[in-house]
Amino acid sequence: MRFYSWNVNGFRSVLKKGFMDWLEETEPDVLSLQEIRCEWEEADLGVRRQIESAYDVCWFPATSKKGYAGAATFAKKELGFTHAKGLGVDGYDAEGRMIVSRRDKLVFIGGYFPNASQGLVRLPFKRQFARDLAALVMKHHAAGDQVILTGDMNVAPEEIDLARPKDNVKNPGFTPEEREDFKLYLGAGLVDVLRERNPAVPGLYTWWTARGGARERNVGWRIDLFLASRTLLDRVKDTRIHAEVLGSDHCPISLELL
Amino acid sequence: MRFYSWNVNGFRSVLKKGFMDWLEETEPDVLSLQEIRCEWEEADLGVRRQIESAYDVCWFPATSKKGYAGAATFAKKELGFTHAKGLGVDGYDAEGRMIVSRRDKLVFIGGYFPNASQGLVRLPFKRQFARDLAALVMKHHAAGDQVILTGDMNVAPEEIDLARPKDNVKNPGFTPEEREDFKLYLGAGLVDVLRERNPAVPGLYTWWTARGGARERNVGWRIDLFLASRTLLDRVKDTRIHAEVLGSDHCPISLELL
DNA sequence: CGTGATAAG
DNA sequence: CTTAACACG
Repeated sequence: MRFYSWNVNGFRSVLKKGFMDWLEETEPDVLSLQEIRCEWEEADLGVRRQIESAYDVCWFPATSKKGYAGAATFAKKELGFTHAKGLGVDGYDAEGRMIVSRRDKLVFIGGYFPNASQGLVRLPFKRQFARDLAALVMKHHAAGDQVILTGDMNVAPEEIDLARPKDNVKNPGFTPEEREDFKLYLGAGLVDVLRERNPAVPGLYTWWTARGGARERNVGWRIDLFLASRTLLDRVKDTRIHAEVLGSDHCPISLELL
Repeated sequence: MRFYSWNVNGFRSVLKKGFMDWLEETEPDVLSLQEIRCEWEEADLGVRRQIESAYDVCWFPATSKKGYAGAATFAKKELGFTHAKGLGVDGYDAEGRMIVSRRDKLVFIGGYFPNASQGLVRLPFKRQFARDLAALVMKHHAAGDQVILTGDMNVAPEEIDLARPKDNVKNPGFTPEEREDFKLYLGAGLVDVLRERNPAVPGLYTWWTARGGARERNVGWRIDLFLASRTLLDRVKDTRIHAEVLGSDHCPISLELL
Protein backbone atom coordinates (compact mmCIF):
# COMPACT_ATOMS: atom_id res chain seq x y z
CA MET A 1 0.00 0.00 0.00
CA ARG A 2 1.49 3.30 -1.14
CA PHE A 3 0.86 6.45 0.90
CA TYR A 4 1.72 9.93 -0.36
CA SER A 5 1.72 13.41 1.14
CA TRP A 6 2.11 16.69 -0.72
CA ASN A 7 1.75 20.33 0.25
CA VAL A 8 0.48 21.61 -3.11
CA ASN A 9 0.46 25.33 -2.21
CA GLY A 10 -2.94 25.87 -3.85
CA PHE A 11 -4.82 22.97 -5.41
CA ARG A 12 -5.97 25.10 -8.34
CA SER A 13 -2.41 26.24 -8.93
CA VAL A 14 -0.99 22.71 -8.99
CA LEU A 15 -3.81 21.58 -11.29
CA LYS A 16 -2.40 24.00 -13.87
CA LYS A 17 1.03 22.41 -13.43
CA GLY A 18 0.27 18.80 -14.19
CA PHE A 19 -1.14 17.48 -10.91
CA MET A 20 -3.52 15.13 -12.74
CA ASP A 21 -0.69 13.71 -14.86
CA TRP A 22 1.26 13.09 -11.67
CA LEU A 23 -1.76 11.46 -10.02
CA GLU A 24 -2.35 9.12 -12.96
CA GLU A 25 1.32 8.14 -13.19
CA THR A 26 1.69 7.71 -9.45
CA GLU A 27 -1.64 6.16 -8.51
CA PRO A 28 -1.21 6.55 -4.75
CA ASP A 29 -3.46 4.36 -2.62
CA VAL A 30 -3.81 7.09 -0.03
CA LEU A 31 -2.87 10.72 -0.62
CA SER A 32 -2.82 13.56 1.89
CA LEU A 33 -2.77 17.08 0.42
CA GLN A 34 -2.04 20.26 2.32
CA GLU A 35 -2.62 23.93 1.58
CA ILE A 36 -5.40 23.15 -0.85
CA ARG A 37 -6.51 26.79 -0.46
CA CYS A 38 -9.92 26.38 -2.07
CA GLU A 39 -13.30 24.73 -1.80
CA TRP A 40 -13.77 21.45 -3.65
CA GLU A 41 -16.43 23.16 -5.79
CA GLU A 42 -13.88 25.76 -6.92
CA ALA A 43 -11.75 23.10 -8.61
CA ASP A 44 -12.35 22.07 -12.21
CA LEU A 45 -15.42 19.84 -12.53
CA GLY A 46 -13.76 17.31 -14.82
CA VAL A 47 -10.91 16.95 -12.37
CA ARG A 48 -13.31 16.45 -9.47
CA ARG A 49 -15.25 13.79 -11.32
CA GLN A 50 -12.10 11.95 -12.31
CA ILE A 51 -10.76 11.93 -8.76
CA GLU A 52 -14.12 10.96 -7.27
CA SER A 53 -14.41 8.05 -9.67
CA ALA A 54 -11.31 6.43 -8.15
CA TYR A 55 -11.04 7.81 -4.61
CA ASP A 56 -13.03 8.36 -1.45
CA VAL A 57 -12.40 12.07 -1.15
CA CYS A 58 -12.27 13.97 2.11
CA TRP A 59 -11.93 17.69 1.37
CA PHE A 60 -11.42 19.85 4.44
CA PRO A 61 -10.90 23.54 3.63
CA ALA A 62 -10.49 26.30 6.21
CA THR A 63 -13.72 27.98 7.19
CA SER A 64 -11.93 30.75 9.10
CA LYS A 65 -10.35 32.42 6.08
CA LYS A 66 -10.89 32.06 2.32
CA GLY A 67 -7.94 30.72 0.37
CA TYR A 68 -6.01 29.81 3.51
CA ALA A 69 -4.55 26.41 4.53
CA GLY A 70 -6.91 23.42 4.23
CA ALA A 71 -6.20 19.71 3.80
CA ALA A 72 -7.60 16.78 1.85
CA THR A 73 -7.20 13.01 1.89
CA PHE A 74 -7.95 10.73 -1.04
CA ALA A 75 -8.11 6.95 -0.50
CA LYS A 76 -8.68 4.37 -3.25
CA LYS A 77 -12.30 3.32 -3.02
CA GLU A 78 -11.58 -0.41 -2.92
CA LEU A 79 -9.51 0.05 0.26
CA GLY A 80 -12.53 1.06 2.30
CA PHE A 81 -10.96 3.84 4.36
CA THR A 82 -13.30 6.07 6.36
CA HIS A 83 -12.42 9.72 6.80
CA ALA A 84 -13.08 12.09 9.70
CA LYS A 85 -12.45 15.83 9.55
CA GLY A 86 -10.56 17.53 12.32
CA LEU A 87 -9.17 16.80 15.76
CA GLY A 88 -12.28 17.99 17.59
CA VAL A 89 -10.68 21.32 18.55
CA ASP A 90 -12.36 24.31 16.93
CA GLY A 91 -9.16 26.38 16.74
CA TYR A 92 -7.45 23.88 14.43
CA ASP A 93 -10.50 22.49 12.72
CA ALA A 94 -11.67 25.90 11.46
CA GLU A 95 -8.37 26.05 9.56
CA GLY A 96 -8.96 22.68 7.88
CA ARG A 97 -5.78 21.18 9.27
CA MET A 98 -6.03 17.46 10.04
CA ILE A 99 -7.97 14.51 8.62
CA VAL A 100 -8.11 11.20 10.46
CA SER A 101 -8.69 8.20 8.19
CA ARG A 102 -9.06 4.62 9.28
CA ARG A 103 -9.12 1.09 7.91
CA ASP A 104 -9.50 -1.54 10.60
CA LYS A 105 -6.71 -0.94 13.08
CA LEU A 106 -4.70 1.32 10.77
CA VAL A 107 -5.17 5.05 11.47
CA PHE A 108 -3.81 7.49 8.86
CA ILE A 109 -3.58 11.08 10.11
CA GLY A 110 -2.63 13.58 7.45
CA GLY A 111 -2.61 17.34 7.33
CA TYR A 112 -1.12 20.75 7.58
CA PHE A 113 0.58 21.45 10.90
CA PRO A 114 0.58 25.12 11.97
CA ASN A 115 3.35 27.49 10.88
CA ALA A 116 4.83 29.41 13.82
CA SER A 117 4.75 32.50 11.52
CA GLN A 118 6.82 35.64 11.39
CA GLY A 119 7.75 36.83 14.85
CA LEU A 120 6.71 33.36 16.11
CA VAL A 121 3.30 34.88 16.80
CA ARG A 122 1.61 31.49 16.37
CA LEU A 123 4.11 29.48 18.37
CA PRO A 124 1.71 29.07 21.35
CA PHE A 125 -1.02 27.87 18.99
CA LYS A 126 1.40 25.44 17.36
CA ARG A 127 2.60 24.12 20.73
CA GLN A 128 -0.93 23.39 21.90
CA PHE A 129 -1.63 21.68 18.56
CA ALA A 130 1.41 19.41 19.07
CA ARG A 131 0.26 18.47 22.58
CA ASP A 132 -3.25 17.69 21.44
CA LEU A 133 -2.08 15.69 18.42
CA ALA A 134 0.47 13.69 20.45
CA ALA A 135 -2.28 12.90 22.96
CA LEU A 136 -4.47 11.65 20.12
CA VAL A 137 -1.69 9.38 18.86
CA MET A 138 -1.21 7.99 22.36
CA LYS A 139 -4.95 7.37 22.63
CA HIS A 140 -4.87 5.36 19.40
CA HIS A 141 -1.87 3.37 20.53
CA ALA A 142 -3.58 2.63 23.85
CA ALA A 143 -6.56 1.36 21.85
CA GLY A 144 -4.32 -0.98 19.88
CA ASP A 145 -4.33 1.02 16.62
CA GLN A 146 -1.32 1.48 14.39
CA VAL A 147 -0.77 5.06 13.29
CA ILE A 148 0.70 6.81 10.26
CA LEU A 149 1.11 10.55 10.85
CA THR A 150 2.08 12.64 7.83
CA GLY A 151 1.91 16.05 6.25
CA ASP A 152 3.67 19.39 6.23
CA MET A 153 4.81 19.43 9.87
CA ASN A 154 6.40 22.86 9.53
CA VAL A 155 9.38 21.77 11.60
CA ALA A 156 12.77 20.39 10.65
CA PRO A 157 13.51 17.94 13.48
CA GLU A 158 17.32 18.08 13.52
CA GLU A 159 20.22 20.12 12.15
CA ILE A 160 20.68 17.58 9.38
CA ASP A 161 17.17 18.32 8.18
CA LEU A 162 17.89 21.77 6.82
CA ALA A 163 20.69 23.29 4.76
CA ARG A 164 21.32 26.28 7.04
CA PRO A 165 20.62 25.18 10.63
CA LYS A 166 22.81 27.86 12.26
CA ASP A 167 20.99 30.68 10.45
CA ASN A 168 17.54 29.44 11.42
CA VAL A 169 17.56 28.73 15.16
CA LYS A 170 15.29 31.69 15.77
CA ASN A 171 13.16 31.21 12.68
CA PRO A 172 9.76 29.53 12.35
CA GLY A 173 10.29 25.82 11.71
CA PHE A 174 13.57 25.40 13.58
CA THR A 175 13.15 26.96 17.02
CA PRO A 176 14.11 24.87 20.06
CA GLU A 177 10.44 24.92 21.10
CA GLU A 178 9.20 23.44 17.83
CA ARG A 179 11.94 20.82 17.80
CA GLU A 180 11.15 19.93 21.42
CA ASP A 181 7.45 19.58 20.57
CA PHE A 182 8.30 17.36 17.60
CA LYS A 183 9.70 14.88 20.13
CA LEU A 184 6.20 14.59 21.60
CA TYR A 185 5.25 12.59 18.51
CA LEU A 186 8.23 10.32 18.98
CA GLY A 187 7.36 10.02 22.66
CA ALA A 188 3.91 8.87 21.63
CA GLY A 189 5.49 5.87 19.90
CA LEU A 190 6.06 7.16 16.38
CA VAL A 191 9.23 6.94 14.30
CA ASP A 192 10.50 9.35 11.61
CA VAL A 193 10.69 6.62 8.99
CA LEU A 194 12.96 8.29 6.45
CA ARG A 195 15.50 9.34 9.05
CA GLU A 196 15.35 5.91 10.72
CA ARG A 197 16.33 4.31 7.43
CA ASN A 198 18.78 7.02 6.35
CA PRO A 199 20.62 8.15 9.46
CA ALA A 200 23.23 10.84 8.83
CA VAL A 201 22.30 11.35 5.14
CA PRO A 202 22.27 15.11 4.54
CA GLY A 203 20.53 17.03 1.79
CA LEU A 204 17.18 15.25 2.07
CA TYR A 205 14.72 18.13 1.79
CA THR A 206 11.05 18.54 0.91
CA TRP A 207 10.65 22.31 0.86
CA TRP A 208 12.67 25.12 -0.68
CA THR A 209 11.90 28.82 -0.46
CA ALA A 210 10.81 30.29 -3.80
CA ARG A 211 13.33 33.11 -3.33
CA GLY A 212 16.55 33.08 -5.30
CA GLY A 213 17.02 29.64 -6.81
CA ALA A 214 17.07 27.78 -3.49
CA ARG A 215 15.62 24.61 -5.01
CA GLU A 216 18.18 24.43 -7.80
CA ARG A 217 20.94 24.74 -5.21
CA ASN A 218 19.08 22.35 -2.85
CA VAL A 219 19.05 24.88 -0.05
CA GLY A 220 16.00 23.37 1.61
CA TRP A 221 14.29 21.92 4.63
CA ARG A 222 12.87 18.51 5.43
CA ILE A 223 9.56 19.50 7.00
CA ASP A 224 7.23 17.01 5.24
CA LEU A 225 7.50 13.65 6.99
CA PHE A 226 6.01 10.24 7.47
CA LEU A 227 5.95 9.18 11.10
CA ALA A 228 4.74 5.65 11.81
CA SER A 229 4.09 3.48 14.84
CA ARG A 230 7.22 1.54 15.77
CA THR A 231 5.14 -1.64 15.35
CA LEU A 232 4.67 -0.75 11.66
CA LEU A 233 8.38 -0.51 10.84
CA ASP A 234 8.82 -4.13 9.75
CA ARG A 235 6.12 -3.53 7.13
CA VAL A 236 7.93 -0.52 5.58
CA LYS A 237 9.05 -1.46 2.09
CA ASP A 238 10.19 2.00 1.04
CA THR A 239 9.99 5.69 1.87
CA ARG A 240 11.06 8.46 -0.50
CA ILE A 241 11.27 12.15 -1.17
CA HIS A 242 10.15 12.93 -4.74
CA ALA A 243 12.20 16.09 -5.20
CA GLU A 244 11.95 15.84 -8.99
CA VAL A 245 8.19 16.51 -8.88
CA LEU A 246 7.57 20.20 -9.48
CA GLY A 247 4.42 22.30 -9.15
CA SER A 248 4.72 23.53 -5.57
CA ASP A 249 7.41 24.84 -3.25
CA HIS A 250 7.10 21.46 -1.50
CA CYS A 251 7.64 18.09 -3.18
CA PRO A 252 5.64 14.93 -2.52
CA ILE A 253 6.86 12.24 -0.11
CA SER A 254 5.83 8.61 0.01
CA LEU A 255 5.69 5.59 2.31
CA GLU A 256 5.16 2.09 0.98
CA LEU A 257 4.00 -0.66 3.32
CA LEU A 258 4.12 -4.37 2.57
CA MET B 1 2.14 70.50 -32.04
CA ARG B 2 0.90 66.98 -31.28
CA PHE B 3 -0.96 66.30 -28.03
CA TYR B 4 -1.73 62.78 -26.79
CA SER B 5 -3.76 61.33 -23.96
CA TRP B 6 -3.73 57.72 -22.77
CA ASN B 7 -5.21 55.91 -19.78
CA VAL B 8 -2.46 53.31 -19.38
CA ASN B 9 -4.14 51.29 -16.58
CA GLY B 10 -0.90 50.98 -14.62
CA PHE B 11 2.29 52.61 -15.87
CA ARG B 12 4.43 49.63 -14.83
CA SER B 13 2.06 47.31 -16.65
CA VAL B 14 2.17 49.27 -19.90
CA LEU B 15 5.96 49.52 -19.66
CA LYS B 16 6.02 45.72 -19.99
CA LYS B 17 3.87 45.98 -23.09
CA GLY B 18 5.94 48.27 -25.26
CA PHE B 19 5.10 51.75 -23.95
CA MET B 20 8.63 53.01 -24.62
CA ASP B 21 8.55 51.72 -28.21
CA TRP B 22 5.26 53.54 -28.68
CA LEU B 23 6.70 56.72 -27.13
CA GLU B 24 9.75 56.67 -29.39
CA GLU B 25 7.71 56.00 -32.53
CA THR B 26 5.06 58.56 -31.65
CA GLU B 27 7.14 61.33 -30.13
CA PRO B 28 4.22 63.30 -28.73
CA ASP B 29 4.95 66.93 -27.90
CA VAL B 30 2.64 66.79 -24.90
CA LEU B 31 1.34 63.58 -23.36
CA SER B 32 -1.22 63.18 -20.61
CA LEU B 33 -1.30 59.79 -18.89
CA GLN B 34 -4.01 58.55 -16.57
CA GLU B 35 -4.19 55.69 -14.06
CA ILE B 36 -0.43 55.60 -13.66
CA ARG B 37 -1.03 53.69 -10.40
CA CYS B 38 2.49 54.06 -9.03
CA GLU B 39 5.10 56.47 -7.80
CA TRP B 40 7.64 57.75 -10.32
CA GLU B 41 10.37 56.04 -8.27
CA GLU B 42 8.62 52.68 -8.67
CA ALA B 43 9.09 52.76 -12.45
CA ASP B 44 12.24 51.38 -14.08
CA LEU B 45 15.19 53.74 -13.65
CA GLY B 46 16.34 53.50 -17.28
CA VAL B 47 12.86 54.39 -18.45
CA ARG B 48 12.68 57.35 -16.10
CA ARG B 49 16.05 58.67 -17.26
CA GLN B 50 15.10 58.28 -20.90
CA ILE B 51 11.81 60.13 -20.45
CA GLU B 52 13.37 62.85 -18.31
CA SER B 53 16.04 63.46 -20.95
CA ALA B 54 13.39 64.55 -23.46
CA TYR B 55 10.42 65.75 -21.41
CA ASP B 56 9.49 68.03 -18.56
CA VAL B 57 7.77 65.42 -16.43
CA CYS B 58 4.92 66.14 -14.05
CA TRP B 59 4.10 62.95 -12.12
CA PHE B 60 1.06 63.23 -9.89
CA PRO B 61 0.18 59.98 -8.11
CA ALA B 62 -2.65 59.57 -5.63
CA THR B 63 -1.62 60.09 -2.02
CA SER B 64 -4.92 58.78 -0.66
CA LYS B 65 -4.45 55.17 -1.73
CA LYS B 66 -1.44 53.21 -3.04
CA GLY B 67 -1.74 51.92 -6.59
CA TYR B 68 -4.89 53.94 -7.26
CA ALA B 69 -5.59 56.44 -10.05
CA GLY B 70 -2.91 59.13 -10.59
CA ALA B 71 -2.02 61.23 -13.64
CA ALA B 72 1.11 62.48 -15.39
CA THR B 73 1.90 65.01 -18.07
CA PHE B 74 5.07 64.97 -20.17
CA ALA B 75 5.92 68.00 -22.35
CA LYS B 76 8.91 68.23 -24.68
CA LYS B 77 11.55 70.30 -22.91
CA GLU B 78 12.08 72.73 -25.78
CA LEU B 79 8.40 73.77 -25.65
CA GLY B 80 8.77 75.36 -22.24
CA PHE B 81 5.50 74.21 -20.69
CA THR B 82 5.08 74.70 -16.95
CA HIS B 83 3.11 72.14 -14.96
CA ALA B 84 0.92 72.54 -11.88
CA LYS B 85 -0.49 69.64 -9.91
CA GLY B 86 -4.14 69.60 -8.99
CA LEU B 87 -7.17 71.84 -9.08
CA GLY B 88 -6.66 73.20 -5.56
CA VAL B 89 -9.35 70.97 -4.09
CA ASP B 90 -8.00 68.38 -1.64
CA GLY B 91 -10.64 65.78 -2.46
CA TYR B 92 -9.53 65.50 -6.09
CA ASP B 93 -5.89 66.36 -5.64
CA ALA B 94 -5.27 63.57 -3.11
CA GLU B 95 -6.27 61.19 -5.90
CA GLY B 96 -3.76 62.65 -8.36
CA ARG B 97 -6.40 63.55 -10.89
CA MET B 98 -5.67 66.71 -12.87
CA ILE B 99 -2.54 68.49 -14.06
CA VAL B 100 -2.70 72.03 -15.43
CA SER B 101 0.10 72.86 -17.88
CA ARG B 102 0.69 76.17 -19.58
CA ARG B 103 2.68 77.77 -22.38
CA ASP B 104 1.90 81.46 -22.83
CA LYS B 105 -1.85 81.71 -23.35
CA LEU B 106 -2.32 77.98 -24.03
CA VAL B 107 -3.57 76.01 -21.03
CA PHE B 108 -3.46 72.19 -21.28
CA ILE B 109 -5.50 70.39 -18.63
CA GLY B 110 -5.10 66.64 -18.62
CA GLY B 111 -6.13 63.96 -16.22
CA TYR B 112 -8.32 61.23 -14.86
CA PHE B 113 -11.90 62.29 -14.27
CA PRO B 114 -13.70 60.42 -11.47
CA ASN B 115 -15.53 57.17 -12.16
CA ALA B 116 -19.08 57.21 -10.77
CA SER B 117 -18.38 53.63 -9.58
CA GLN B 118 -20.64 50.65 -8.91
CA GLY B 119 -23.94 51.73 -7.44
CA LEU B 120 -23.07 55.29 -8.54
CA VAL B 121 -21.65 55.79 -5.07
CA ARG B 122 -19.22 58.44 -6.32
CA LEU B 123 -21.67 60.30 -8.52
CA PRO B 124 -21.94 63.24 -6.08
CA PHE B 125 -18.13 63.50 -5.97
CA LYS B 126 -17.98 63.35 -9.75
CA ARG B 127 -20.67 66.03 -10.14
CA GLN B 128 -18.83 68.44 -7.86
CA PHE B 129 -15.62 67.75 -9.77
CA ALA B 130 -17.36 68.65 -13.03
CA ARG B 131 -18.67 71.91 -11.59
CA ASP B 132 -15.27 72.89 -10.24
CA LEU B 133 -13.47 71.98 -13.45
CA ALA B 134 -15.97 73.83 -15.65
CA ALA B 135 -15.55 76.89 -13.43
CA LEU B 136 -11.79 76.67 -13.89
CA VAL B 137 -12.17 76.55 -17.67
CA MET B 138 -14.43 79.59 -17.58
CA LYS B 139 -11.90 81.42 -15.44
CA HIS B 140 -9.18 80.74 -18.02
CA HIS B 141 -11.41 81.86 -20.85
CA ALA B 142 -12.25 85.05 -18.97
CA ALA B 143 -8.50 85.67 -18.60
CA GLY B 144 -8.02 85.30 -22.35
CA ASP B 145 -6.42 81.82 -22.28
CA GLN B 146 -7.11 79.10 -24.77
CA VAL B 147 -7.79 75.69 -23.22
CA ILE B 148 -7.28 72.06 -24.17
CA LEU B 149 -9.03 69.70 -21.77
CA THR B 150 -8.27 66.00 -22.17
CA GLY B 151 -8.11 62.68 -20.43
CA ASP B 152 -10.27 59.76 -19.42
CA MET B 153 -13.50 61.67 -18.76
CA ASN B 154 -15.34 58.52 -17.69
CA VAL B 155 -18.45 59.63 -19.57
CA ALA B 156 -19.72 58.88 -23.06
CA PRO B 157 -21.39 62.13 -24.09
CA GLU B 158 -24.05 60.81 -26.48
CA GLU B 159 -25.71 57.56 -27.56
CA ILE B 160 -23.41 57.42 -30.57
CA ASP B 161 -20.43 57.30 -28.23
CA LEU B 162 -21.01 53.77 -26.96
CA ALA B 163 -21.99 50.50 -28.58
CA ARG B 164 -24.84 49.65 -26.19
CA PRO B 165 -26.45 52.93 -25.08
CA LYS B 166 -29.81 51.40 -24.14
CA ASP B 167 -28.19 48.87 -21.80
CA ASN B 168 -26.14 51.48 -19.99
CA VAL B 169 -28.45 54.35 -19.04
CA LYS B 170 -28.19 53.42 -15.38
CA ASN B 171 -24.51 52.48 -15.47
CA PRO B 172 -21.50 54.58 -14.48
CA GLY B 173 -20.34 56.58 -17.49
CA PHE B 174 -23.69 56.99 -19.19
CA THR B 175 -26.17 58.21 -16.59
CA PRO B 176 -28.26 61.28 -17.44
CA GLU B 177 -26.48 63.12 -14.62
CA GLU B 178 -23.00 62.48 -16.00
CA ARG B 179 -24.09 63.40 -19.53
CA GLU B 180 -25.70 66.58 -18.23
CA ASP B 181 -22.54 67.50 -16.35
CA PHE B 182 -20.46 66.88 -19.48
CA LYS B 183 -22.38 69.77 -21.06
CA LEU B 184 -20.91 72.06 -18.40
CA TYR B 185 -17.58 71.80 -20.24
CA LEU B 186 -19.28 72.70 -23.52
CA GLY B 187 -21.08 75.55 -21.75
CA ALA B 188 -17.68 76.82 -20.62
CA GLY B 189 -16.73 77.29 -24.29
CA LEU B 190 -15.12 73.96 -25.15
CA VAL B 191 -15.82 71.75 -28.16
CA ASP B 192 -15.59 67.95 -28.43
CA VAL B 193 -13.14 68.11 -31.32
CA LEU B 194 -13.45 64.57 -32.67
CA ARG B 195 -17.25 64.65 -32.68
CA GLU B 196 -17.27 68.16 -34.20
CA ARG B 197 -15.24 66.86 -37.14
CA ASN B 198 -16.98 63.47 -37.37
CA PRO B 199 -20.64 64.06 -36.68
CA ALA B 200 -22.78 60.92 -36.88
CA VAL B 201 -19.83 58.54 -37.32
CA PRO B 202 -20.51 55.54 -35.07
CA GLY B 203 -18.04 53.02 -33.70
CA LEU B 204 -15.43 55.55 -32.54
CA TYR B 205 -14.42 54.17 -29.17
CA THR B 206 -11.45 54.55 -26.83
CA TRP B 207 -12.25 52.01 -24.12
CA TRP B 208 -13.42 48.41 -24.19
CA THR B 209 -14.12 46.21 -21.19
CA ALA B 210 -11.57 43.42 -20.77
CA ARG B 211 -14.43 40.93 -20.41
CA GLY B 212 -15.28 38.64 -23.27
CA GLY B 213 -13.56 39.92 -26.41
CA ALA B 214 -15.29 43.31 -26.41
CA ARG B 215 -12.35 45.04 -28.10
CA GLU B 216 -12.16 42.53 -30.96
CA ARG B 217 -15.88 43.05 -31.57
CA ASN B 218 -15.51 46.84 -31.04
CA VAL B 219 -18.10 46.87 -28.29
CA GLY B 220 -16.70 49.98 -26.66
CA TRP B 221 -17.16 53.46 -25.33
CA ARG B 222 -15.72 56.84 -26.32
CA ILE B 223 -14.79 58.22 -22.90
CA ASP B 224 -11.33 59.62 -23.66
CA LEU B 225 -11.69 62.97 -25.38
CA PHE B 226 -10.01 66.16 -26.47
CA LEU B 227 -12.09 69.24 -25.75
CA ALA B 228 -10.71 72.55 -27.01
CA SER B 229 -11.67 76.20 -26.84
CA ARG B 230 -13.85 77.10 -29.81
CA THR B 231 -11.22 79.74 -30.70
CA LEU B 232 -8.67 76.92 -31.19
CA LEU B 233 -10.72 75.00 -33.76
CA ASP B 234 -9.24 76.69 -36.85
CA ARG B 235 -5.79 75.49 -35.68
CA VAL B 236 -6.88 71.83 -35.48
CA LYS B 237 -5.02 69.89 -38.14
CA ASP B 238 -6.10 66.43 -37.02
CA THR B 239 -7.59 64.44 -34.17
CA ARG B 240 -7.55 60.66 -33.94
CA ILE B 241 -8.31 57.59 -31.93
CA HIS B 242 -5.40 55.14 -32.02
CA ALA B 243 -7.40 51.97 -31.48
CA GLU B 244 -4.60 49.82 -32.90
CA VAL B 245 -2.33 50.67 -29.96
CA LEU B 246 -2.58 47.91 -27.36
CA GLY B 247 -1.28 47.66 -23.80
CA SER B 248 -4.25 49.01 -21.84
CA ASP B 249 -8.02 48.68 -21.86
CA HIS B 250 -8.00 52.26 -23.22
CA CYS B 251 -6.25 53.36 -26.41
CA PRO B 252 -4.40 56.64 -26.92
CA ILE B 253 -6.05 59.65 -28.56
CA SER B 254 -4.39 62.61 -30.23
CA LEU B 255 -4.95 66.21 -31.24
CA GLU B 256 -2.68 67.98 -33.69
CA LEU B 257 -2.64 71.77 -33.83
CA LEU B 258 -1.12 73.83 -36.60
C1' DC C 1 8.88 34.87 -4.69
C1' DG C 2 4.20 32.74 -5.47
C1' DT C 3 -0.78 31.80 -4.37
C1' DG C 4 -4.92 33.63 -3.48
C1' DA C 5 -8.31 37.46 -1.72
C1' DT C 6 -9.60 42.00 -2.32
C1' DA C 7 -10.65 46.71 -4.28
C1' DA C 8 -11.16 49.14 -8.22
C1' DG C 9 -12.23 49.79 -12.79
C1' DC D 1 -10.94 40.35 -17.22
C1' DT D 2 -6.89 43.10 -15.41
C1' DT D 3 -3.93 45.88 -12.24
C1' DA D 4 -2.09 46.45 -7.93
C1' DA D 5 -2.01 45.94 -2.64
C1' DC D 6 -2.05 42.70 0.82
C1' DA D 7 -1.69 38.41 3.83
C1' DC D 8 0.63 34.38 4.35
C1' DG D 9 4.04 31.29 3.77
